[in-house]
Amino acid sequence: MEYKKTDKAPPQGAQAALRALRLLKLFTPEQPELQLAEVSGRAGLNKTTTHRLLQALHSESMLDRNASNGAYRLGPALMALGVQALSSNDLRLRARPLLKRLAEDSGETATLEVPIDDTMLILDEVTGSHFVGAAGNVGTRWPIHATSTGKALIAFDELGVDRLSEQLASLTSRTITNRRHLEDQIREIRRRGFAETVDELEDGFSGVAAVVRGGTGQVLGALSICGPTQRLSKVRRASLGATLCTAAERLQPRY
Amino acid sequence: MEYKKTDKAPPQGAQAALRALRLLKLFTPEQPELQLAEVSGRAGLNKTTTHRLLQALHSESMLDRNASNGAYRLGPALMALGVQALSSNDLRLRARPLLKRLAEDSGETATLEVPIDDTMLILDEVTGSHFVGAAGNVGTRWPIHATSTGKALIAFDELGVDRLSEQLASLTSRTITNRRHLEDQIREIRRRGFAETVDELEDGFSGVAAVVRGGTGQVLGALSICGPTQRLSKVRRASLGATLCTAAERLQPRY
DNA sequence: CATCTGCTACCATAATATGGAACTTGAGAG
DNA sequence: CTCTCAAGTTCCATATTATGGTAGCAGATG
Repeated sequence: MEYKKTDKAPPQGAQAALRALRLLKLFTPEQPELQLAEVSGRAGLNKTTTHRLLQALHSESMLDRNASNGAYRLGPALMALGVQALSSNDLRLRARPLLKRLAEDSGETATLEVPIDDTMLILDEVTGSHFVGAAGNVGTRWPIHATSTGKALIAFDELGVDRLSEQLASLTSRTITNRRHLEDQIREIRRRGFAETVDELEDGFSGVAAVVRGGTGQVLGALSICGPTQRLSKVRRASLGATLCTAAERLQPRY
Repeated sequence: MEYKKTDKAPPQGAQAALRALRLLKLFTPEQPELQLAEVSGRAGLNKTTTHRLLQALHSESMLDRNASNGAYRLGPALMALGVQALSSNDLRLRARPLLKRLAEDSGETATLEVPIDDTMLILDEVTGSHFVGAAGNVGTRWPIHATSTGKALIAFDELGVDRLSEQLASLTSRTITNRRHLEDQIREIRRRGFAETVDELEDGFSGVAAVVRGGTGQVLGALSICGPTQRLSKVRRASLGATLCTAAERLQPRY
């Protein structure tokens, strides 16, 4: 059984545990309920093995079952852990006042995002004063290559483009799906310090982002400001980019 | 497809997976960060084994590490899964309008709770019109024996008092810590259909609850109305109890 | 500088997970 | 009403995989 490309660490001797955890990730917002056969198919595991792992997950309340058809879905234990994870995340706590400030000054929505697998997860969000704009997306995830935060991340962190999935999914006509093209952009991002997306994630939606670093300089995630493309001209994006870089630096602990 | 008495089936052949999942539950709001040694101690596992499992959890982003001291804490993957679990829970969706109604009519806070291990998890909450009252507790958990919802649950579900932990923790001077005493109350609850707590969870805080059942009659969780003891006299509790029973029944799917 | 504590790597052992085959149940068709 | 099929569950011999002792490291502490 070969492990996928090294996402983080290549752990050995925990196959069963890893498999169980990966099963959880098969439950997406698009496919919130899965039957045994579907799970086993997607995971590429034997039906028996899958069944055993699902049972374990179920017995710990990580999964729930639909009483009528026996399908599995994410369970209450995850809700509890998720909420707790959010509230015990100190980056999030420290970033909160900054996000507020950014949203207030710009009038747009400000977010804090961190990488997870090949996506960016919205850790926190403060909506701007405009009515039109992103809202209520904490916990959702977007492909790295189609977000400003994601591009900032791969431009500056150690893993770089290795974080990307094999195929770069196309979400709009302007999404970058060509690796070469993306790498050009990354060089540009490194040069000026911030990243931007224009209509690449969603039509009419743009964003600017800068990476957030930890005490030892390691990249933890990214801050962004985003809103309707109409309001985010090239000039304005540049100005917001600079603001974000300053804000992100202020977030880095100094020893 | 009937899974009877052993709600928490004892799955075999998934030891490693189970252990990994249990490790996650060691991270409580009181102890959001744990070092390897602490985890291994609390879990009663060998240090090496624990280390391997933690690595696996970390590699899947279920755990994060504090860069300065290497301590583990709940990670971003759980935030994503948690939010998703909340949004894909149909009981929660269906209960929402009812909770609103209950909160509006009573002026107090209404909650939907489900059991997990030996606690009740607040799945959803609508705060009442009064300023004083519970708020912002979705995702938190309380001991079964000290909550109205918990007592309703063990009075009506199959597992019953088996859900309780060995020792009944004392949270206030009025918390029930004597099993005999608790069983008397349970009989009373069965008789009248709803449960109540008065100053048992927190001084000056009371609640009333009724169980919610699924399509086949199995107990899924409980609805409650709670607020300051001052406002919840015995008479009022009885009236709210009846209201809750009706509301809970309306939530049960009919085939 | 010496010592300690807590984390990680190594590796032989046996306990544990694995998956094939068989059984059960429920649904749908004939 | 019976037959067939699909999906879930149980059983069990096998060897793969997890286990935990010991040892090595690195960063904190005195």
